[in-house]
Amino acid sequence: MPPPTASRPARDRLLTAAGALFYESGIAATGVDAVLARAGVSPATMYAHFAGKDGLVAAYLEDRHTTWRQTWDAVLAERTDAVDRLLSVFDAVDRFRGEQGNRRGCAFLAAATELPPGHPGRRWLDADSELLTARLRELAADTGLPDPDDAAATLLLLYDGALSRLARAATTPALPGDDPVTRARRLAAAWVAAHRG
Amino acid sequence: MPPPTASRPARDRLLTAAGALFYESGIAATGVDAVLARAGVSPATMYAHFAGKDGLVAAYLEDRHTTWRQTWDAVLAERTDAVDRLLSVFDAVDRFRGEQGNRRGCAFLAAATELPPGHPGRRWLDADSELLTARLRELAADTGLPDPDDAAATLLLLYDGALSRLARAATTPALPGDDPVTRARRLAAAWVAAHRG
DNA sequence: GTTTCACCATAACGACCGTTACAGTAGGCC
DNA sequence: GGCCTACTGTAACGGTCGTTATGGTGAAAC
Repeated sequence: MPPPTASRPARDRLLTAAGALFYESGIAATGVDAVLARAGVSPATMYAHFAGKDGLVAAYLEDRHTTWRQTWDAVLAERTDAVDRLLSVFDAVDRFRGEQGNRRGCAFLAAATELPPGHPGRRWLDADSELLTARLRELAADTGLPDPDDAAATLLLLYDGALSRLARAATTPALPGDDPVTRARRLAAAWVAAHRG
Repeated sequence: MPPPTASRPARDRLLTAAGALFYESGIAATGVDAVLARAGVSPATMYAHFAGKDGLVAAYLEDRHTTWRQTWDAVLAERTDAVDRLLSVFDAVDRFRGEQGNRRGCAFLAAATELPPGHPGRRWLDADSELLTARLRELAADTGLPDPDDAAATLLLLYDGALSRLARAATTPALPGDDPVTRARRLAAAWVAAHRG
């Protein structure tokens, strides 16, 4: 939680601008000047709020992670059936990309290839992976699937495939097939139906 | 095709060094100096062979694309059964990553997020996508699958999922499940078996 | 033996980028 | 009023990176 009387406007504007630019143009490709110009913030103010560009990147990823988790929580709260709860990842992706303008796929997937090994933002990439695996394994166990680890691995494969395909569709137009997320959900549903005891 | 009496050593050394460094550390993260030092080549020689760093990147991607296509061709030549031929993508990935030291997933997937829209290397990313979709659609039609486009889209989803998962495993250790490629192949085989007329 | 060609080593330039410093301003609080 | 806080605007520094220029080496060609 930020300090109680922290100035909201500048920090929020920076985070919003960084979120849009980092996601759309890539983290390494967008300079600090572009973020400052879009946010209407002076350099000194930014360096008073964040620990350099790396700190801003980490805050951007933390924000994405929190928003994504909340979106998934909201979807999960609406589902009661065990299978629906297991497949809610794909519904959450759909809702998440509807709320935000997500036409470049998973921000964490792109960040994973851009950030160097010691970067502070990598913490949130790991947090994202851990959240996904832990929840999917737990939800798979609730479904009564015989091997929750195996189910989680399969779901993760389809999940990453959908997001990766989404990223490719952003630059290479006219790819065959319908929406990758709905296709992944359909495949996951069939797999669950075939493996339920 | 290069000029007939082109000097092999320097150009090849550059391409080898660039291939290792670009793949391992990322394209944007590795400077020209690192490639020159690894190849033992002076700057002037490099700029005589390639059109700047962008040209070197494009040549690197072209080399990867050619090698990948040849690897797939070799695997395909050994298969006679239609289903085996359709699933040969995953075997080719296995062989490709055995020949090269591929522990960071698909080079094209990483390049797709790094290269800016107008980069000359994007041509080979598109060529890679086109090769995959065209071949999978054709092989799916040979298998007798009712909807080759649908089959190609499913196979592509699993293919991208496996490579994307491979990329994540490079930085985030201890992910659940066995090898993503063999898992993707297993899922693809089950899907084909279920949808064959 | 001289020409030629591919190549090496070093240095320098110019641009960009992340970062910091400095001076100045609007608004809330006592 | 005076003070403090959060902020703006501009400018500059230091480093990195891609690129180019210059001079020189070795070996093959004729």
